[in-house]
Amino acid sequence: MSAIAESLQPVLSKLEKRVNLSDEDRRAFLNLPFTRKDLGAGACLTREGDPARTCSAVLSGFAYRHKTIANGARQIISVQVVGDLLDVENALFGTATHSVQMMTSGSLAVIPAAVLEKVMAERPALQRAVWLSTLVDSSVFGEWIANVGRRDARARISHLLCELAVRLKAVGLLRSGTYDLPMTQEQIGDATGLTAVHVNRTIQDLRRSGVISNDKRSVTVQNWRALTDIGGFDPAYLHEGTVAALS
Amino acid sequence: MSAIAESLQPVLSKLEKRVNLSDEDRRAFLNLPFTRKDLGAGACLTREGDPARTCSAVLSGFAYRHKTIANGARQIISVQVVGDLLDVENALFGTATHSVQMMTSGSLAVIPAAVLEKVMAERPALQRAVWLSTLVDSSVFGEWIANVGRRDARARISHLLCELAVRLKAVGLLRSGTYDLPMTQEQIGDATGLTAVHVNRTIQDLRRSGVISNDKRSVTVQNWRALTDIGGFDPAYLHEGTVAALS
DNA sequence: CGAACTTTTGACAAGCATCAACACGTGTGG
DNA sequence: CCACACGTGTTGATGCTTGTCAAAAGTTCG
Repeated sequence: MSAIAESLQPVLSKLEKRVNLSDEDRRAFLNLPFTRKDLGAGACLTREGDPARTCSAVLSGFAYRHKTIANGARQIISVQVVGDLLDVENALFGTATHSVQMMTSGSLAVIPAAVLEKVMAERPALQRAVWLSTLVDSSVFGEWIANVGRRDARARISHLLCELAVRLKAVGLLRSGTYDLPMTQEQIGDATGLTAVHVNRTIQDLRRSGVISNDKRSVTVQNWRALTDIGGFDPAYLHEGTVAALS
Repeated sequence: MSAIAESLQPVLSKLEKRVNLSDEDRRAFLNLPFTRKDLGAGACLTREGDPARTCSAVLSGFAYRHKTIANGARQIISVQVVGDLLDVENALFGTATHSVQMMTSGSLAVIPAAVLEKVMAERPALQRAVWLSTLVDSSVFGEWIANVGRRDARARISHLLCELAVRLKAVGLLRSGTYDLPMTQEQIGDATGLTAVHVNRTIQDLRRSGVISNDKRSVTVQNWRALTDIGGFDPAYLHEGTVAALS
């Protein structure tokens, strides 16, 4: 059911940054049968606790993963951008331990877990590539634990903004320090372990300090050095290879 | 350089809970050449930022991974027990994004990354098994983000105690609700994003409520139901298959 | 037996949450 | 096309959870 216009190429490109693949591996990956799903903002792809037998890749738009806490609070555990694989954990174990939801409207490539597993079993190099991509995910999780656990509000938000800047730059979605940030302040709070009100005040503070500016749905980094200093941001954990300074 | 008395069997057993392996896969894993390293409590195995070309497995004792924040604070991102693979991310990427340190004295099996990678490339099923184990790790990270981000002190600590109870039970280190907990209150604080002082007060509170009791280096769960309620603990994220009630 | 670490306690401060209200923009249905 | 509901951003007042600082008591180990 591969779409005509769209392909898994952006996902493959990302994988190939870290692993050398043969032409056959490439072909095998690009030939993975997938269903394209166009979703509106807020659409829920997977719900925590439900069975999950598919894995997806983001073709356009933003998605995020989150968990619901007993008291009703919500924690966003990752933000996924174009080219990111999504939900590999859920798919391989068969049960979702977190929900997956669209942050903006966009489209996903949905791949049945069985198909993915078959190809992975046949092509060790491909399996390694996807494995590494999940390890990067894991590394980002580790950084988020530290972010939420040991940084104050200014630092948490700055760190999140830095991470998104670098990741979006890697997929060409950053232009002269500006990028789309389709997160509401409530979502930023859910990602950083803060309340929307406090996020609001902290962002105002960052604006007043001249570190960033932002309108409705985008952010401009006015002073990258200051932002990374405040956030204690070191991009090593993203394992993107050589990450140059923000241009 | 395989030790005579000890082997990677506990690690393999853990892997085999989730994946079917052939005899050849088993043999290949058990024949992985490793160096046994006996370390004292507090010994540092890997330091954040250093090159890392080995991966380890815990043969005895407790280890932990942690990150250092710009302001000097520390965040523990995982606690590793017998049979856990350690540092796979560091090894595969070649640079450590977190430190690894012994929590108690104990011994590790240290495997060169190159060897591991070779065997993984040759044996897709084994690669898949190790991959899944890193995905479980990742799932635990996700839960920790939520723990630190959205739960209060009582819940955070209770959740940590629940997780350790379940994981230690899985490797036979829990006896009638009691298990070794070789963490200082400062380390518990570093794992939960709290200060040692507040950890102290919160644990006293849990003791007074009759939920747990603890002496120097061990914890006894007096009321499992209450502890899981307070912590909002659901073991699904550990992907241990059927996890029965605490016995 | 003393040094170093860990647990415990108290007083106080601060960061962030909570609650409540209002402003603003957007889309929708009457 | 306007009215209105709704989501989001903003502001203020207030309070609680947790952090900070400091010191004493208990513990471990050479």
